[in-house]
Amino acid sequence: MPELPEVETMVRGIRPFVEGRTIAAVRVCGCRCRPITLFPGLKSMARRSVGRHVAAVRRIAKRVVMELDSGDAFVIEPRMTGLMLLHDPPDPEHLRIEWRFAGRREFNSVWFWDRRGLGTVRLLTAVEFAELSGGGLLGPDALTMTANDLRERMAATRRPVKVALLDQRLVAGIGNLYASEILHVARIHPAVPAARLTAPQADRIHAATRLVLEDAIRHEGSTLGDGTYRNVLNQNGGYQNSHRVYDRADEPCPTCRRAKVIRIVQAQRSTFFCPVCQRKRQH
DNA sequence: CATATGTCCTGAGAGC
DNA sequence: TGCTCTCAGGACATAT
Repeated sequence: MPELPEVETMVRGIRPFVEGRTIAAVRVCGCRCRPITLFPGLKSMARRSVGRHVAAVRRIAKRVVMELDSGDAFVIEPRMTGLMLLHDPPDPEHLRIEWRFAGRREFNSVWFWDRRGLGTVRLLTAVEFAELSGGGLLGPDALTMTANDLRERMAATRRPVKVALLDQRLVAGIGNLYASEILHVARIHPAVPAARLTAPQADRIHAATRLVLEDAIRHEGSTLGDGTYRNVLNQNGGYQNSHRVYDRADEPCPTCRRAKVIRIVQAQRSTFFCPVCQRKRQH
């Protein structure tokens, strides 16, 4: 499930082969699948982008953005199972969109591949794009937010801190996997109401967020048991081997080695934590 | 307004 | 063996 580290890995992976290139074609590919959500339709997408240069490739929260010299921007949301690929898809039938570039280099296309098809590809105008990135729909980026950002955001909701960390309007980029990892490093119980966090506790979450996300980026993200996430060369990420608690119910806590990691459900999502290291009341 | 739940989708695994 | 059922969760829509 692509969260900030996986999407950052996609961006860094395609950037050297996409930035500065001229778009020669955009087409729908794959076969038996229901078409994924495209906005606007493929025709106007192609009309507005073919012949344009890709001015920049960057990440906004959990989205990949390819900005064109016209000011329009492709915004790709991988959601659960989407990937950006330079070649060699996990399977050919779930390829969804291909961007082909003019000229001949090592890679001349980039693909969006998506097994479940929940992802979206949109071509936004400069105005629409500005609304997305600065319209209050997304909180500060989890990788660059300040400690004060996080304290203020957490103070604004009574929801459990784990659930609050998943709200992209509060903090952008954290998903279900990294929320558990971050809270374990920060030694915070996931059910604590966010507004009840003390300032030092919120600061621990801030520091843990940076630590965990940067480490996960270094390892090129997490490839879970279902093998869905792959980097742009269709290789596994490596951070799953460093997971402390996620999907490790009944295994010993890597910190205290005494308690077993337990799994609870919050807002219909799995949360993993150590009941000893992440006690609600600390002494 | 804040919070909670339902929906989309496919493949893996369980159970009979 | 082969069927049906449940589960996984990011973001958005709808309900309370």
